[in-house]
Amino acid sequence: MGNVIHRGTGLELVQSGRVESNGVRHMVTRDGRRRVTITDVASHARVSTTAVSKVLRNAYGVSEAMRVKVQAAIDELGYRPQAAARAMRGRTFTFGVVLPHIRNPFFADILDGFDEQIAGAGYQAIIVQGSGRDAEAEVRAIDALVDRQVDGILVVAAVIARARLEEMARNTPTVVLGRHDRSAVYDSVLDDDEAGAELAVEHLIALGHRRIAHITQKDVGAVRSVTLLHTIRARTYERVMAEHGLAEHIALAATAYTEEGGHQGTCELLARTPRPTAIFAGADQAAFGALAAIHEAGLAVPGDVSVVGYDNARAAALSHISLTSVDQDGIIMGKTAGRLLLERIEGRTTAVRFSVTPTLVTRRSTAPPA
Amino acid sequence: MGNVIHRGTGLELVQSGRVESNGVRHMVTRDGRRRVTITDVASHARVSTTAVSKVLRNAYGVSEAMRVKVQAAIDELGYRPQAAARAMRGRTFTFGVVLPHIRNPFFADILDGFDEQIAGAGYQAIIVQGSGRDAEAEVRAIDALVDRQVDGILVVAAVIARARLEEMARNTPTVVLGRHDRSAVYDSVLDDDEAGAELAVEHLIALGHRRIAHITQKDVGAVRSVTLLHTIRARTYERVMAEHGLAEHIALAATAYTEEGGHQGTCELLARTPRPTAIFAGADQAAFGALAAIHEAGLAVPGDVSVVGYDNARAAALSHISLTSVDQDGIIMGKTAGRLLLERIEGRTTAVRFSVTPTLVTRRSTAPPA
DNA sequence: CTCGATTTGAGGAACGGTCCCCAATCGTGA
DNA sequence: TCACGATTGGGGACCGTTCCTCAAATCGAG
Repeated sequence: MGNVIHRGTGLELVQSGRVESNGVRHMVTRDGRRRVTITDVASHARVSTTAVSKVLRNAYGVSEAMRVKVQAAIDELGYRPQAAARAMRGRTFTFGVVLPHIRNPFFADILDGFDEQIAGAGYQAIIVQGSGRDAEAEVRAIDALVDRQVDGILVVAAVIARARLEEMARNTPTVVLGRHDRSAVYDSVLDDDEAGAELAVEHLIALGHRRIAHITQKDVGAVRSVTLLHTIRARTYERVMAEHGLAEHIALAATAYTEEGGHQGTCELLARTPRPTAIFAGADQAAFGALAAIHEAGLAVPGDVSVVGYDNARAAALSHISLTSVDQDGIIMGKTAGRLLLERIEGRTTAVRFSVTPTLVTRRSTAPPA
Repeated sequence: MGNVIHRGTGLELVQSGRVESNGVRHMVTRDGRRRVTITDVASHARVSTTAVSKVLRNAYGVSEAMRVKVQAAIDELGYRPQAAARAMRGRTFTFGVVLPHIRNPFFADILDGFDEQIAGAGYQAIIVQGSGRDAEAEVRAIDALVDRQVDGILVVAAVIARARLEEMARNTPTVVLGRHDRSAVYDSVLDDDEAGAELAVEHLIALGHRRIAHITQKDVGAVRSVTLLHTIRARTYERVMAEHGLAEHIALAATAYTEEGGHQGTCELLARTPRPTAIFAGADQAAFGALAAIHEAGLAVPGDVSVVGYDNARAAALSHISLTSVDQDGIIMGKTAGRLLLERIEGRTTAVRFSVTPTLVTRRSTAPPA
């Protein structure tokens, strides 16, 4: 009778995070416990993995008794399905959101609506930053989501070429938010920027302003910018001015929809002679920068210069700022985007276009010119 | 001789997004093209999948000639590895970031630093929202990341119990940002909130203020809140006040680090008699709300009430706001968090604690009391 | 009580990577 | 010339799911 010498514990932690034992390798948590898998649940409940899988997806062909038994095993073991393994075969129950950056509070509204809508259907949103308004970074962000097999993608304020969006949309359900091009393959959610810009400019004209300037965003990338929202707002500004015989007073500063951009653009505009009596900023962030620049120039709002923003961010309502702004309902836009993705997954193949109508919220940053 | 009837095209799109043909199923893009896999690259380059995999991970044991040949095939076919398949065996090259919400611009700084640091190492950050300061939502967000097998997790301003964080950290490299508890299993990145709060309160006292109030955040969840940053700031405020013999003037409003919270808290504080001559808000967002409330009450800043914030958000620097604020370097904090995660992956097992020292930026929202 | 239709559960083959082995080749020194 | 170590490339098992296929069990009608 030979002696059997036990070497090691039979359960050794190796560097790669796997346990080696009798030549069998398993994914383990780093503190040595194996992660609970569907097989564990199956054997614990004395059923097949198929049955467990069916219960998980509440698929057809499982009796109530089976459902209860399996659910008990799941709860007892604290089992959670691994998204990666699911992705290999089917859905990930994940939607991806591409934001240019997370600094704009308006995106937070969109996201809140989106989250609320999809959570009910068991989906999780993951966000990736497109790092500013750089087209290349946006492509990288989208690729990252495609690589992770998300079931749908929401792209906010995309700057990349439409062809690229369509290519993606042919493979993954896609909603594009805040772009005005019409596509047959992806869904669109947008604000009627033309109506919004009209509200802003008409409001200023009605107050008696004639020298009304506009702060817009500089174009980047090769996309036909006429489909981008900032271009629509700028074009509409020019059109409304012209319609009122104010074409000669059109004054544009192309910077960025940020505090810095608004500040810089306003400095440029105020340096002109005669200087404008009103500024329509394409976004609240830019309007805040404008307020600062006007203040720095020793001028008063609305006494010397009236200011209108766009987005109606929460800060616009604060009484020491009190910015007149165009309100678009970000929550609804986000909710709708979520609903459209869910519909696509349910099988819809025709493209849908959803537009919200903006309203003007007048506050103390606008008044008749002196 | 029987007739053979061909049914269908031999390449039929079925509902689940797979192609059925001779009993073989493949993942296909929805427009009918099969997604390029490592096998395609291998056969195109006339090598094994092993070789391709090695090139992808630039692993040991591949000649320069092989590398060039495989890389050419990869480029030619436009191959991209599927994260899900990698996750089944190895790394996902993905880090997860849990944010309470994306509305706070300070988080954007953290994220920018983090992204910059990890992008160089080939990692991608995905963000999930913890939906406000609700502990349950935070748990869901973390679970979502664990289910997706991220290689590391950055949790910002977590409110859940430390035990839960440690459980997660034992399985996935974890960095906790903005919490003051010491852990042996996860790394910490934080601002010296005690020093920061001291700077703020000492500044107001040095100006001659005695009735200094503080706006803090209401506690949620079961976590021992003494480790949370808002508690540290509040406790430090009380300590510094007491040290200067001003204990009787301690006045706290516990609302939230948001515009609404700051507004509401300030209304409460201003209603007291005698009313405070200075307010130290635990965050800039709250300070902005405070400025609005003071304005609404018909009072002037800093004439009647001085205000200090925390975070030094960009908006604080705008000259019409000009908020004195405590600056903490979010970019550095984010960068460091990224570095720490990468180090963990490289094998570090000892816990690290990294603290940035805040500075005070004085602006026109603070002045000696009238 | 028989027979066919309908449920229910199980077996097992993928999915697309990674990585443990091992085989083949090559270079070098004795 | 031969032995041997180092280098390079390939075979194939495996990760945790999903879902196709099929057998067994159950049921209802006649």
